[in-house]
Amino acid sequence: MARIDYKHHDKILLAVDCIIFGFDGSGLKALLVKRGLEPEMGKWSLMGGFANKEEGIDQAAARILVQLTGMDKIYMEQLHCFGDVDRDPGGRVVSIAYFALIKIEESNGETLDLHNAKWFDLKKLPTMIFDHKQMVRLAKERLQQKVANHPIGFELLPNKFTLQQLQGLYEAVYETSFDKRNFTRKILSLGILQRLDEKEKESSKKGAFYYVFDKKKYKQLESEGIKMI
Amino acid sequence: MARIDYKHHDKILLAVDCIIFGFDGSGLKALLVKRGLEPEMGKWSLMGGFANKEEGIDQAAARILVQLTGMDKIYMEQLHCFGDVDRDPGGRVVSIAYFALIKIEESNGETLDLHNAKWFDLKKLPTMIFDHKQMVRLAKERLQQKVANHPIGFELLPNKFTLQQLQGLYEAVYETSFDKRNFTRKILSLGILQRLDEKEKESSKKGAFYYVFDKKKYKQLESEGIKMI
DNA sequence: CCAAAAGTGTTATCGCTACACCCATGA
DNA sequence: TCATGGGTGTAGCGATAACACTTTTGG
Repeated sequence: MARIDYKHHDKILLAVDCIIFGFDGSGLKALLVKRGLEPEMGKWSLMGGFANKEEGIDQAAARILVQLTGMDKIYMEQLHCFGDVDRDPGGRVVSIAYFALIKIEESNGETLDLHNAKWFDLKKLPTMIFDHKQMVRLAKERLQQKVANHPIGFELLPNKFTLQQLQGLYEAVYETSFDKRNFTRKILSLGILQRLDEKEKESSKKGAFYYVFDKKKYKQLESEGIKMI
Repeated sequence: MARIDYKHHDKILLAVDCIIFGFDGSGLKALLVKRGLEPEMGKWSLMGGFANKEEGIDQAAARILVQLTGMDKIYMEQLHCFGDVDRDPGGRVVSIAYFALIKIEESNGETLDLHNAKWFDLKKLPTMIFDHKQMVRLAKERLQQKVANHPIGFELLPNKFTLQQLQGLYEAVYETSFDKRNFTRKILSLGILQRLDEKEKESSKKGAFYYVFDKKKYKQLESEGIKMI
C-alpha cells in the first residue's frame, strides 16, 4: 500500500435502516413507514435516515428509532451492512441495517401516525423499496438465532406476561408450535422468571399467573451461556 | 421525514478491513500487515482499504483480499460495521469488517512479504491500530458460532486432510480439546467426509487416512440445518 | 353444571460423555 | 521388538419429545 492519505478516496452516503419488530399476541410484526422522499416516495419502507459526520452509526440508528417511536431504551443491534452499487436508484448509498425490538403496546399510536407508520404481519409484508425485504428476512433469521440463546424475547412482551403469551411469542418467532407442558417446564427450569401473585383474568375464567423476567438472576447465569429454547 | 433529496447529507469515507484466518496445524492464526500510511504508519493492522464509489462493498473486500493474498475464491463474509466517530484519528472513517478463511499452506509467501504481512497466533497478537483488536475478537467469536453449524472449517485445511488435523482445527477454534473417539464418530456420522485410499505417512508409521469434504453430500443435507459439532 | 383455558407427570428415545485397548508399521 | 500414533465400542446419563387428564371459575 502506498503512502497516501485519506483525501483522495471516495466519500459515500451512509444510511441507517431499522427493522423494528413487535408482537401483539398473534403474530410477529414489523413497523414500516410510507417513504417521504424521492425516489420511490409513497412506497412502504423501513424507517431510515442518513448518518451524519458527527455521530457514530449506533447513535444514528438510535436517533432514527427515537424519531419514529418516541421511545427510549429500546433493544437494538446492528444487523448487516448493505452496500451493492445499485441498491438505491437515487444514488450510491450504503445502508447499515439495525434491528430493534419494542413492546408494541407501549408504542405511541400518534407518533407512529405522524410518520405514516404501520405494523405489518411478517407473513403479509407489502412490497418494499430497494433491498428492504431482504433486510427484513435477514433480521428475522437473526432474531430466531438470537432468541434461542439470549433473553431478548422479553423485549417484545409487556413487563408482566403469562406463560401462554411467552409461548405464543416463541411460536411466532419460529413459526411453529410447542408442547405446552414441555415449554413450561423448560422455561421455568431456567430460573429466570419470577411468578407474581397477580393473575391475568381476561382470557380465561381460571386466570393465568403473571410472570416477570428476573434480570438479576439472568446476569448470574449469563457467563455460562444459557440456552433459552 | 421532509421531502428532501440526498444532496444535503454528509458523505463519509468507507473502509473495509479483513480479518484473515489461517490454520497451520498448531493454532489459529490471523494475517496482519504493517500499516503503510499515516496515521499510525508502521504499526500492525488488519489488511484494509477504502471502498470506491463504483464498487459494492463485498467487491471492495474481495479486491483487498486478492491484493494481499493473490488468492481467488476465498471464503469470506461480512462481520460487522464499525462506525464510532473517533475510531480513526485520521478522519471520520466507517469501516466494514470482513472475515476470511484461507488455506495457509496455499498462500504465497512472496506476495505476503510484499505487503509486510505476517501470520500471528491469535493468542499472541501484537498491539494493533484503532479498533482492530476488537474486530479480531468479534471475528473469532463469529467463527466459533459459524463453525458449529456450517462446514466452513474445511476452508482452513488442505483439500485432503486427516481426522486428526480436522480435530486439531476444531480444538484450535474453540481453544479446548475433544475426545478423539467421540469426535471421529460424530464427524463421520454426518456423512459429509469421503475417505481416500491414500494415507498421510509423515507423522506416524501406521499412517492416517486422508479425507476430503464432500460438498455434494453436504448440499443434500444443508436444508435441514446440519449441526457440525 | 358446563365451557374454556390453566396447570401439571411419566415414559421412551436420542445424543452426548467418559473411558482403554489393540493395530500397523518403520526404525 | 518396540515405540509411536491410528483406529475403534460400550455403558450411563441427561435432555428432549410425545402424550392426556384434572383444576378452577365465571356465566
